[in-house]
Amino acid sequence: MTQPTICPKFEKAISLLSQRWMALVIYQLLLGTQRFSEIQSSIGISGKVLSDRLKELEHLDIVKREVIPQTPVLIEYSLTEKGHSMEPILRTIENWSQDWVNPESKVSAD
Amino acid sequence: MTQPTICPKFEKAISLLSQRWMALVIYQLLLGTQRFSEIQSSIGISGKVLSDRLKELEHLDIVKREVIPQTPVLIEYSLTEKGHSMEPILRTIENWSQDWVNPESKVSAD
DNA sequence: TAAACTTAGTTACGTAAAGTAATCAATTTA
DNA sequence: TAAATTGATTACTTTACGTAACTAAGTTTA
Repeated sequence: MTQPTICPKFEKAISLLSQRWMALVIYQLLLGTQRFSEIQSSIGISGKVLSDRLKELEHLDIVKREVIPQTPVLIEYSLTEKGHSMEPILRTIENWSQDWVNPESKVSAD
Repeated sequence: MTQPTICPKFEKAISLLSQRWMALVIYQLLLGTQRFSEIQSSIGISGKVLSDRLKELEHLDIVKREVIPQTPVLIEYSLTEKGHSMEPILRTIENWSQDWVNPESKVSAD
């Protein structure tokens, strides 16, 4: 028994990044400030889930939400300092994928 | 429109790591060869999902499965070269989590 | 011989998360 | 007044996950 007990901070980071679309939303915002519909069309996420994810990212101080009172109202999303601090994670995954991922075969087992 | 189109290899890596428990299973195997029940108790995953994840990881050549014909039969799981090549990803997440994650607050929004 | 134990894995069933599409609210334009 | 636009929500369906009981094969115990 005596399982090594995984670090709670690490476990929390993993549970964040394991949520579907989470990493892609952050990755997309690394390109700069974007609006709701831009993120939506660039990664193909549904409005419902994007709304959920952005709320959680805002809550975690990873994403900043700014209302631009124009015609019609615009809402701009951008990364906070904490959000930008995640760039190495995304880059490491990006680099690994270039070396090791075969885009042909399926991810799921047959 | 003309969305930037995310790299398929990157997208596939993300969809792999976005599956629940996937990263933790690999992280656990970075410690060395382990048996089914060891992985299960160390990260608290159900037998059903662990079975699914190990099958997929084996299919993707990230995990190697070895049958030890003993009494009762033992099955050892270990990382392949491709599996070990993912270590930097896990370490980067680990490092980030130490600097930025507050283990007190919830991951999900209230 | 038969019951009980061990390890790896599966099956059935219930719950939770995600996808789809229609709709809403606010504002401007035709 | 009606249409269009942007961000967001609601109702409903589908998929993923969790729980717990169970199977299979061999071994020890009674």
